[in-house]
Amino acid sequence: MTEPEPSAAVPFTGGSSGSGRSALDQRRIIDAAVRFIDEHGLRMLTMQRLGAYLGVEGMALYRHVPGREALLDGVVESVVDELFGDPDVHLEAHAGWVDYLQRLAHGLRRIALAHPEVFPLVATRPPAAPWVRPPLRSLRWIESLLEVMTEAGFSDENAAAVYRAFSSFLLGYLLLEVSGRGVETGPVEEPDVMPMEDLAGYPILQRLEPHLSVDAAAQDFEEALEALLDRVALLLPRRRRPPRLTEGK
Amino acid sequence: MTEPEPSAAVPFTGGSSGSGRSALDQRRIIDAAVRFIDEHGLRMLTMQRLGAYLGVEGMALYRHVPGREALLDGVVESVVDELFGDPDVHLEAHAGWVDYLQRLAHGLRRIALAHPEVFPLVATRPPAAPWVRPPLRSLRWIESLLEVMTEAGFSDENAAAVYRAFSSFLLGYLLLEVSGRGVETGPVEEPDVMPMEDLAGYPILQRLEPHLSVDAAAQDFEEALEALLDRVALLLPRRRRPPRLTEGK
DNA sequence: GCCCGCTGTTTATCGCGTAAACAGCCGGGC
DNA sequence: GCCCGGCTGTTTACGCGATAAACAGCGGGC
Repeated sequence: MTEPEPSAAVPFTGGSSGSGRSALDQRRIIDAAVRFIDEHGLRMLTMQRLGAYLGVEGMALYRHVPGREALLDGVVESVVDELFGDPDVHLEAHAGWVDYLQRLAHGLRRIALAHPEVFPLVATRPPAAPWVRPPLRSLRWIESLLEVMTEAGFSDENAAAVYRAFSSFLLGYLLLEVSGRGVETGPVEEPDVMPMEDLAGYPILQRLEPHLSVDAAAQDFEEALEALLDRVALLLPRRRRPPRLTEGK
Repeated sequence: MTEPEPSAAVPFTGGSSGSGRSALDQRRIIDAAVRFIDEHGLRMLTMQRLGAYLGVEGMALYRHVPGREALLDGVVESVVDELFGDPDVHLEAHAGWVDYLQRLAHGLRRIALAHPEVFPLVATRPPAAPWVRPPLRSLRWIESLLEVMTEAGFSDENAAAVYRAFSSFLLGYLLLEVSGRGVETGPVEEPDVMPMEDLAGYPILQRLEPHLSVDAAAQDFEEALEALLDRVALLLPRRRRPPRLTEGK
C-alpha cells in the first residue's frame, strides 16, 4: 500500500465523479475484503471469491492490488486506521493519561469486536518495524501515546515501558476475547469445542464455571476481561530496582 | 490427536522395537513438522515438503495424520506440552504463587523463543474451549494454576481473575517478542522492515530503540512480569454490579 | 505357502495464486 | 467524426498444494 505510483502523474483516470462505472479501485477492494472476512471468515477469502463478491472476475483485482499478501496488509491497515475516525477516542480531548489509555484500549476493543475475523491478522502480521507493533501498528498512535505519557511526567524510559506493557496486555487481551467470540459464532470454522461433560475429571475448573452452558462461560469470561481492561492502566511499571549493573548474568 | 482409534485393539503393528524400519508414525511426523517449521518457517510447510523432509512421499503422511489442519493442531499441542518436561518449571517445587507464575511464564517464554515460527500458531489456533486458551492451552496447566492460587489464599473468583490477567499479558508479550524476533532474523519471509533512517520524522520513537537485543528483551520481560505480578491485586475484580438476576437477557 | 492388512507410492482432481495474452471502452489529437 | 493508446476487466494457462483413489510390496498368522 501507499504505492510509489509507477506511472506517476495520472490525474485520476476517469475521475471519481462522472460515469461512476469504474466499480473497482483499491479502497473499494480493501473495504470489500474487510466486509467479506467479517461475513465469511478469513479462510474463505480467495481472490476469485472476493472478485465475485464485487461482481467481477478475480483477476481484475490484480489491476489495483499487487497480490494477496499486499491485500491482507491493506486490510490490516484499513481496520487499524478505523481508530482515527472513532469519535470516542478523540486524541486531544483526554483528561489525564489513564483516561487516555482507557479510551485508546476501548477504541481498539471496539475495532476488534467489530472485525473479530480480521483481528488475528492484525495480531500476527509481521510488524513494519521492530517497535511498530500490534495492536496499535501505527506510528501515529505510538507517537501520540509516548507524547501523552511524557507530558504526564513519565520519563522517556518509563513512557516506553508503558507502551510495551500496555500494548502487550492489550494485544493478549483482545486476541483472547476475539478468539473466544469465534468459538461461539464462528460462521464457517466451528472447531470442536470440548463439551462440558469432559470437565468431569477437572473439578477445579468448575469454579470458572458456576454456570452450565458454554455461552454463559464465554459471557463470564468476557465480562471479567472487560472489567480487567478498565484496570489495565494499573499495570504500569514503577521503577523500583536500580538497574543491576555489573552482576554476572 | 488423541485419536479414538478406529480399529482399536492393535497391539502396535510391528512393535516399536524390532525391524525399526517403519520410518513413520504420528509422533515422528509431528516432531518433524515442528523442526521443519523452526527451520524454514510456517509458510514453507507443505505436505509434500514435510514428506521429503522425512524421506518419504507426501501422501504417506496421510496414513498417520488426518490432514494438514490436524497436523497443525498436533504441532501446537506438541510444542505446548514441552512445558511438562521443563525441569525449571517443576510443578511441585515452587515457593509461593509469585514464584510459581514466574516459573510458568519463563517456561513458556523459553518455548516461544525456541519455536518462534510456531508460536503465532499457538496464539491464534481456535481454542478447544472458551477458557482453555493460549498460551497455556492445556487443562492441566490451568488446573494447576488455579490450584496454586487458591491454595495461596485467593478466592476462586480471584484465582480465575489472575488466570485471565496472567494469560492475557503473557500471550501478548510473547507474541510481540517472537514476532519482533522474526523481523530481525526471519529466515525465509524477511518482510520489508522500515529502515532506521525513516525514523527521522519521529524523534520520539528513538526512545524505544535501545531494546532491540535479546538480552534487553529478557530484561524487559522480567521487569514487566514482576510489575504485573506486583499489581495483580489491583486487577482483581471488585463486585460493582449486583448480579443481574432475572433481567430479560 | 497363501492371503490379508498395513504402509508407502502413483495417479488424478480440484481450487488457488498469478502471469500473459486478449478485448472493450473512452478520451485526446487530428 | 475518426483513429489510437492506454486503462480496465476477461480468458487462458501454468505450477503448486491438499487430498481422494487405485496400486504395490512386505511380513506375519493360518
